[in-house]
Amino acid sequence: MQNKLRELLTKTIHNIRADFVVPPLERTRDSTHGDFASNIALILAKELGKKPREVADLIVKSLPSLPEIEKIEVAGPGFINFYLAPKTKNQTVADILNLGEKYGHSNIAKGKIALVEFVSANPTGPLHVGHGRGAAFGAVVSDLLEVIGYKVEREYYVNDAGRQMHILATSIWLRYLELNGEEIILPSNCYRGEYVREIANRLRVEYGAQFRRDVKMLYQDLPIDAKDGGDGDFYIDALIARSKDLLGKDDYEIIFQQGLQDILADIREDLEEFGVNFQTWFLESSLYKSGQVKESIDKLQKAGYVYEKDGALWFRATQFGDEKDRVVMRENGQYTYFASDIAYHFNKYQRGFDLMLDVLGADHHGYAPRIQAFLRAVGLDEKKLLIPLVQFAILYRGKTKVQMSTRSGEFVTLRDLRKEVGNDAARFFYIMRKNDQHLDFDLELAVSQSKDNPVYYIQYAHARISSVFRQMEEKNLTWDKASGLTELQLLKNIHEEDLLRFLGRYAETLQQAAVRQEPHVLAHYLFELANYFHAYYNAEQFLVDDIKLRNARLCLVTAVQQILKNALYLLGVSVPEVM
RNA sequence: GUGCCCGUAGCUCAGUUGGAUAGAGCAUCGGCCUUCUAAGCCGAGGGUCACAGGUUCAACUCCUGUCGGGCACGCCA
Repeated sequence: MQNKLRELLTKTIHNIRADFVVPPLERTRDSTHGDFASNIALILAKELGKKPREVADLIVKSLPSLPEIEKIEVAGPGFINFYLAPKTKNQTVADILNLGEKYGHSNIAKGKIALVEFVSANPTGPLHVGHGRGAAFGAVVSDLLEVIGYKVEREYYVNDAGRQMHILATSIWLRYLELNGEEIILPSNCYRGEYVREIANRLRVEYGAQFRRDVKMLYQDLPIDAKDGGDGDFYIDALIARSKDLLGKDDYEIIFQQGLQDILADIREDLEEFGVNFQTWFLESSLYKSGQVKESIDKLQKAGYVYEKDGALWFRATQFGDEKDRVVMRENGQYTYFASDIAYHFNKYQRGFDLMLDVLGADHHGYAPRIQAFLRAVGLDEKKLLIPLVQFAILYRGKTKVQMSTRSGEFVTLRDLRKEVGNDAARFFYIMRKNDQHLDFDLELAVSQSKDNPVYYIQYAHARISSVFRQMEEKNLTWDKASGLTELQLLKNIHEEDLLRFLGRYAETLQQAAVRQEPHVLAHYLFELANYFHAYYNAEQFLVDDIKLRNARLCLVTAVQQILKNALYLLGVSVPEVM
C-alpha cells in the first residue's frame, strides 16, 4: 500500500516537476492524522515558491481516487494524510487467517543466501550469560532473514587452533595428575573451573594411568609465574611446551582432543536446549590443515600489502583505514589469530553468500576495521559483510548487581541462567533491547508472574484467546469464520479500530526487523499488540448473542492470536494455551 | 592519550533513519472482579531529550565543541 501510494504521488508530481524522487510515505504516529503521510509538499514548497499547504492542495486535487483510500487530507504545516478505507484494514484480518504462519513473509531476498556466524565462543569452558545474548540475537536474526526470503546458514566458528586451547589441555592434564595423587601447583593463567576436573576424571576413567609422568620433571627449570612476581604468559607457555615434551605428541593430542570435544559437546547441548541450532561448526584448525591460511597470506603478499619488520610479517592495514598495521606472522614463524581470520573470511566469500553477518561481542569492536581493511585490500565487496556488535548483559537480582568475575571462573553460565529464569524469559529479555545497547537483565523480573514481566504479559494475551474458545465450546456456541470475515464492518468501536490498524503494521514491522537486523522492534510490537488486546478484552465481550458480531469479533481475536503465535515463535518463546 | 558506543520522566528503555503536541513499562496516587483467566483494565501527576553552537520550512534524530559514563586499544585469542 505504501509503495502504491508512493507511485501514485510520483506520477502526479511528474506533471509538475519531472525527475523528482518522492520519499517513502511514513506511518503516522497519531491516528487522527490518518494512516500514511507524505511530506513532499513541504520539500517542494521552497523551489516552487509557494506555501507548503498550497502545494499540498494542488497535489491532492490532481490525485486520482483509489478504492483502498477513504479520504486524503492536507493537515498541519502541509502534510498530505491518507486515510485507509475500512475495507482495506479488514482485508488484513482475512489475510492473516488465510496465510496463517506464513503471514508477513516476503520474498524481497528470494533466491539469496546468507551466512550468520554467531556465538563462536572459545571452546575452553561452558557458555556464560554474555554468550547467551549473542546466541539469542543470532538465532532470531537468522530466522528473520528467512522470513524475507534468504536461505540461511548458521555457523559457529570454533577457535580450536589458538594458544588458549593449549592452556586448556595443560590445565586438564594438571588436574589429571592431581586426581592421580600428585602434588601440583596451578599456574595463575590456567583454567580452573570445575569442568576441567570433570574432563580430567573422564580421562582417568578411560585411560587409567597412561598420562602419568614424573612431576619433578614437569617443574624443572621453569620461569617464574605471575603469582611469584614473574610473567604469567611466559610461564604458561613454558609449561605447555614441557607438557608436550613429557607426554609426547600422541598422548598430548588425546588430552587436547578430549578437552575440545567434551566442551564442544557441552556447548552444543546447551545451545540446543536454548533453541539455538547451527548448520555448520567451522573449525579454525581446518584452515591450517587445508593450507588456506598460508594461501591467504601469500595472496596478500603478492598484492604487495604485506611487509617484513622486526622479523615479523605485517599487513598494511593503515592503508585501508585501520589505525595501525597488523601482524599476520609472528617473529617465531607462527601465524596470528588475525591471519586465520583473513583466511576464514576469504573462505566465507568463496562460498558465495549474498549477505554475511559476524555477530560479535562488543569487546571485539576493534576487530571490525581490521577485517574491513583486509576486504578493501583484496577488493572483496565489504557491503556484503555486516558486523553487528552485541553489548554485555549486566545481571541484577532486583536492585543488586550480580557480581561476575572471569578470573576466578565464577561467571554465571548460560545454563544457570536458563535454569533460574527459563528459556522463554531468557530469549525474550536478551533481544528486548537493541543489540548495541547495554542490557540490564533483572533475574527477579524475569521470573515474576505479573504485568511487569513482558514475556508473561504477551503470553497471557495468547492464553486468554485460547480460553475464549474453550469457553465458547462449553457454552455450546459456534464460530463461523467464513461468514465472520464478511461481517468485519461491524467492528467499529475504538478498541477494534486500534487492533485493526495495528495488525496492519505487523508485516512492515517484521520486514523492518529483518532488513535492519533489529529483533527488538518485534518484541516492542508484541508488547503493544498484547496491550491493545488486553484493553479490548476488558472492554468488550466476544462471546455475544448477536451471531454476526460474534463471528466478526472471533475473527479479529483469532488474527491477533495468530500474530502473537508467529512473532513469539520467531523470538524462540513458547506459546502457552493455558496459564 | 587515541578510537568506537552511549547520555531521553525518579528507575529501565522506545522513538518509524529529519516531521505534526517527545512515548511505553516500573515506581507514586486514585478507580474497576456476580460477566470469555485481575498474570488484566481505566485515569492522574512526572521532561531544558547532558550542555553550547551550527545546518533548514522542520533537529531527540545530522555536523562541531564541551562535560559525564561504558568498551577497546599486544608479535593475546
